[in-house]
Amino acid sequence: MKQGDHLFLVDGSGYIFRAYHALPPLTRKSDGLPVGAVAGFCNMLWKLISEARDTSVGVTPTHFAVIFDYSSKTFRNTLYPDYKANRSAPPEDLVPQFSVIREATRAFDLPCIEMEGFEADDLIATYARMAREAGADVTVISSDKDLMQLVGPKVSMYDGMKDRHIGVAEVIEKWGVPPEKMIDLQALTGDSVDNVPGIPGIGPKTAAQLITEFGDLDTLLARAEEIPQPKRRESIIANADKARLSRQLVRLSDDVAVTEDLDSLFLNPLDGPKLIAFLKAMEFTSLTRRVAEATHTEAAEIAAATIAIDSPEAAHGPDLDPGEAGGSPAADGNRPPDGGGGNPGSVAQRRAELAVAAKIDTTAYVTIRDAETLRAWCDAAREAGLFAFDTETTSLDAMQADLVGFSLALPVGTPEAGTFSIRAAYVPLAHITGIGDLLGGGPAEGQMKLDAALAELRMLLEDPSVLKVGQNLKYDMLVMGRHGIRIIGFDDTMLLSYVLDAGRGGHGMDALSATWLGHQPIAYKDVAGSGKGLIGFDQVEIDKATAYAAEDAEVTLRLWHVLKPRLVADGLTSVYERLERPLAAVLMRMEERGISIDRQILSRLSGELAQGAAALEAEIHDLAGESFNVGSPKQLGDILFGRMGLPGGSKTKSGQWSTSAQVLEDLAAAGHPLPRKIVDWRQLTKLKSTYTDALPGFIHPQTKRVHTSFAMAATTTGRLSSSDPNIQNIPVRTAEGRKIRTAFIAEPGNVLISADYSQIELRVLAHVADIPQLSQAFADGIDIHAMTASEMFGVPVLDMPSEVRRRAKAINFGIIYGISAFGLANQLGIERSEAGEYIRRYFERFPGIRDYMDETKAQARENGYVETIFGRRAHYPEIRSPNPQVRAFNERAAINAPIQGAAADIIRRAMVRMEDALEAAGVNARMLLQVHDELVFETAEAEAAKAIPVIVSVMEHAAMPAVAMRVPLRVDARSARNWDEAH
DNA sequence: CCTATCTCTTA
DNA sequence: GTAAGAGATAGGT
Repeated sequence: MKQGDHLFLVDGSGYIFRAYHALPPLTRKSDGLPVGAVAGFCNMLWKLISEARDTSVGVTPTHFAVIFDYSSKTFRNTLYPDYKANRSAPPEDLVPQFSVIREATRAFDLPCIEMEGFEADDLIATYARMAREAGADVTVISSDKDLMQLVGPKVSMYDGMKDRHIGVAEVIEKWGVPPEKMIDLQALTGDSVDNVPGIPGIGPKTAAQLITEFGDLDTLLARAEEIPQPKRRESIIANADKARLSRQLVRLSDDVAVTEDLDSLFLNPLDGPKLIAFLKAMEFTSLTRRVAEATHTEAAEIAAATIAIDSPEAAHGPDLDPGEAGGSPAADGNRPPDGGGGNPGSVAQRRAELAVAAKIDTTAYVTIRDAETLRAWCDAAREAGLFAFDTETTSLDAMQADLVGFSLALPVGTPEAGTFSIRAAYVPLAHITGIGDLLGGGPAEGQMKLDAALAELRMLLEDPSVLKVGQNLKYDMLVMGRHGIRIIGFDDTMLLSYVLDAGRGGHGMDALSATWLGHQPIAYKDVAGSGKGLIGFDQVEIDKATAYAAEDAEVTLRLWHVLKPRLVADGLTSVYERLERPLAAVLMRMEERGISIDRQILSRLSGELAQGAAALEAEIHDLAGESFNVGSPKQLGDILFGRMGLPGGSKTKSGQWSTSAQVLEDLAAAGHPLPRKIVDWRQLTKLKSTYTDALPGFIHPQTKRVHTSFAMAATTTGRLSSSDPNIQNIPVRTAEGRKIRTAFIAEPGNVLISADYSQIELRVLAHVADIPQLSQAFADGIDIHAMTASEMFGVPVLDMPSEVRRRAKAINFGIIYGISAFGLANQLGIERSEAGEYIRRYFERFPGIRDYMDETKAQARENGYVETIFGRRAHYPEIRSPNPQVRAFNERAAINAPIQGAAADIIRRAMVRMEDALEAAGVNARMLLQVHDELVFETAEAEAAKAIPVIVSVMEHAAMPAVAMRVPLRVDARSARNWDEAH
């Protein structure tokens, strides 16, 4: 920086508060995120950068920085503990805007400066001095009197909201003293806002008069006796110390050891597209237009950015004390419906309150039976910008479900006007009547034509500017997808709840409604029956269906109003927007594709298994001396431990003899022939019943493929689960079991590709606990279990006995699982004392792991939750249980969750990026399955070689750029005709 | 008919 | 020692 340059220093924190109070409240239309201060801030920055010369500043900046307060605690608190003590917490709808404003600053490509222990004013003073000394001019964008002490020949201030230049003359005019006397003046007057004491009875006018008369504070205090007014004189003499302290408090530090040098504040030309992407995300339409014009950018071609409102990379929570950040930390499970970090006072919060307060009236719903009415509802939904949507079908299985009708719920009015409410309607499409009577039934009266209704609905569902709110929308996306309609632009209340409250209870609509709305919706079984009396939804009377379906939509919309503001308040927006919401559409397509299964292979296997099991059963009955149900653990226990008198190992918690594989193996090892046969019989019958016999039943009648269902909100850690059928527990460990996998095949001319992460959880552990030996071993590609064994037992890696490596491997897994001597002893079949010794030695070699475990436990205990490196939270409300067993269990789970969860986050990120990456590479490979650390694809045989490097690259780089791992991720991938050979 | 228990499969 | 889902049996409703 040199003479002639001009540095603009924006007092960001000061501006935020001023903009918040001066401007009318404004919220992002699509989700109610409060953005009033953000809007004011962006407008100010834009004005400064683009037209400063035309304002009373009169110059164009060459250098620019925005300065923020870091936290409310600074060095001034050590001088005077009560400094700023009477300052109340920022308004709750301003809180989430702090991080957005930092995002805004970055979108403008401006340096965003803050420093722990210092106020923005100190940093401004420091940079102003540095620039002054370099010969440059400085304009401080603020109207705060605390900064006026900086004003001088080279430094002035500018009040952007009033377009007013503040120089030496203006300071004298306003305060009656020149800028360099402002410190003394403030020392006398004090500041009630910042709780600076000053001298009681002395205001700005008197202070200016005194300073002018005596010259400075020290002279005044020394000659206080000369003051003629008795009251004033006594007060100054009595409070001289307070004045001196106050002077220290108001004097700005201009010698902070700042990290950014002046040259790094150089003002670069605007990055139009980057800024526009941000402004679009904020939905600031007129500023978007102005920026587009000025930067000659085609705004329509730029997608709205994903705003990381509190991304893990910047998650220290500036400006906030932890206790103020988002309501109570809520360590324990039971929260009142209005707890957990809402924003009282904001528009969003008003809506949330109203969403809870008004009673739900299921008789007020409308049944839409004609095109005109539906059109009117759809127009109203477009006008509102959001609505809740729910489909009603004939089956829980989305791939088999036929659409019967759909419901809508819309917000009406505004909370400001006190008229906010929700109206909801149901559109019956395929209800039938008269089933069971002799005429055979037919379509019910008063329903719209399916095509006409879907044409109208399509306009809404495919319009990205209208937010669709649903509960488990993946289901509705599958159903609508089968009618050729894509749902674009949505929020899912189930996923919102999952991101906010994983571990605190279920995320189904009934549970959410009970927790947040205190309302119990009509139960499905009350409209469609259950068990033998279960009827399809198409047979439900339309009036009943309307009450049920419209209520679901209304409840969903109310839940959204409660949950969405919490997302912002808790800083979980980026987890939701990057890890959850986009994955729903990806999983939908995977489920839709399904995987091909060879019936013949399974049928042949089933026959072989039946034969083998029958032969074993005969031998078992023979050895037992009587016929009994081998599959009954109770009968088996009676025979083994009662009649045959074998030594019983352990009991189950209900007091039965355990007949677990472990117990039976022990008996077999002791020389008894029967238990081994039982173990073998169990393996065969397990494979037969769970896999070879059950899987063909899942083959879809039309697609001839098997379509699993992935649950996104089932686990506490962030993993997916799979059901109907569960494809995440298809056997692989034994040769017999692996035969099941040969039945999972590619279509003719195609192959399956299996790509799996190598040791992902240990790599995550090496990263989060920062263990140098582990990281080095992974970087060098060394056998990690052998390395562990070598470190622990001093055995060379070369020619290591397999037993030694096995033990180290068990310990490595144990560590991930929150190790206990009891568990490790069980796993290895050794004494608990020996296992304890192993653990002790392990921690001695890898002390960082013990630190990680202790820190994680402490964090869980303190907050009630733990976090992955990507910001996902897992709650453990029972971590403080007085029951030591419960507590220990929760501690182990809490230790495991950041590891398992980060691995789950990584593969989620890979999945979200995968389809675009494959398409960009020009490869037609379809992602079919996810098995925690493995992805399975199907592609034309000729394309496999091209697909594999793309898949591997996406997976290996999935953590970037959010997290730069200290450890490389490795992926193995292979293609083959069936899953067994590909894996 | 529904739910709990036990066992077994996976990462 | 972590995280899941499913099948068979047994017992209560």
